[in-house]
Amino acid sequence: MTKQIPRIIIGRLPLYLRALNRLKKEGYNYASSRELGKLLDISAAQIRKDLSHFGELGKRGKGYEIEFLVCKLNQILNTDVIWDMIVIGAGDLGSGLARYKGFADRGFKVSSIFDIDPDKIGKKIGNLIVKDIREMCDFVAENNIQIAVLAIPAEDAQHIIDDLVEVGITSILNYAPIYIKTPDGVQIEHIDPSVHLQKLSYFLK
Amino acid sequence: MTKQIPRIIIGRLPLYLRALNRLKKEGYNYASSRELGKLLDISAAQIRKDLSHFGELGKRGKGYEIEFLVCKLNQILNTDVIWDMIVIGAGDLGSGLARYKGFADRGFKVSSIFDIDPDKIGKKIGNLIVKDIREMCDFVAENNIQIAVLAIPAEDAQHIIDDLVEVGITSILNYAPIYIKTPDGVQIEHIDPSVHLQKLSYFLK
DNA sequence: GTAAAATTGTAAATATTATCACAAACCTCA
DNA sequence: TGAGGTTTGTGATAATATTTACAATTTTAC
Repeated sequence: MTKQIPRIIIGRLPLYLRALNRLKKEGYNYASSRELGKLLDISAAQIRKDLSHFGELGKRGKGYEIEFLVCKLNQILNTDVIWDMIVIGAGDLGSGLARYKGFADRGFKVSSIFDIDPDKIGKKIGNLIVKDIREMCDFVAENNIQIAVLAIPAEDAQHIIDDLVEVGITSILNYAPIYIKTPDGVQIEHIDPSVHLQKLSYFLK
Repeated sequence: MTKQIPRIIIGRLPLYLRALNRLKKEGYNYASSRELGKLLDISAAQIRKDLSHFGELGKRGKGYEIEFLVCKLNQILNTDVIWDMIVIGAGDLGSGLARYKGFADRGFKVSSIFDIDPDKIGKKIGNLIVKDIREMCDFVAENNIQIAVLAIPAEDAQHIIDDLVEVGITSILNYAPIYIKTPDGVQIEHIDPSVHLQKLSYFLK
């Protein structure tokens, strides 16, 4: 690659992809940056500039061919294949994620779920059986899993991640309400609903 | 307020607050911007600059008094009170949110949950009973609810939001994988795990 | 009490991100 | 075929955000 693409741009690509897939399902074949922008509250210029980092993907006078751009964005985001993930933690959140239908057409699949609680181990969740967390590292290594989703209490998160990184995990979606240190090259995204809510409550009253 | 605080700064305050509460629980009384920064992978200067927007909150030579700063941040974020929220959608995600223990000490409380599915209405989730979505608007109006959490399919999200805004909702945490238009003054935050995962998968392979 | 060490708050400099504006290319339709 | 309307791709410009650097202040150690 000639130049590193800023992370903030990468962060918008999934939004473009999501909107394009919606338009495709509604029967559209082309989308202009203006239409797309209106749908996402993002300026048309921004969308064009973002996409221009990956080549000349549009057609002047016409817009972007949806089918083609969806393909291209999937290639860029590496979601033209299905990635196996593991979920750690079989509480409400972990179970919900394991059963979630929305991953399949976005490039992901929960291939196993682990917990430390003997009461949960062996239970069936969707079409998965909760495995003992002691099997986690072997499973990751043997199946070349690269993505882990963390749905466990904050206090356990750091040492679980340390173990996971050791055996090959390079991408983490962290639901534990805590910042986690990872070595260079390991990517992590955080989801904490309370953090989002506090961003909202700032504007209240 | 003399000047509008940028949203990006507001977005970091909950992270500071979360880290400070952790340090407090661990028995610390003071935290310097350097320590805090190390804990969050944010530069010390950035933390100082962010906080300086709200007055001189630190002590030179010593750092920030945790107790005081926690108080102050809660005031700023309006989480020195508990906000009642409603959850829309009693599927896996909605149920999980209704049972989630982590809201209480962050300033929020799920006060009711609604669904459209007759099989779910009347069911008990935690200490809540799932209500008919037709009661939603009246409930919001009568109880002056300002925050709604959306855990329903993408295709229903926009019209539910339109209804909610009509009766007084001003803050929305949206789990539906779709961008939703809201009038000025209504704040919205989006959580879509697939979007986060795609940000991660960009770096894979 | 004093000197050295630590830490804040902030002005200035730098870096990053977003918008503007328009030529070039393409489409539409008579 | 050609004129008028669209839309992209992209330099130039503007706006935002982050880092640097350091004076001012306080703490700590002796």
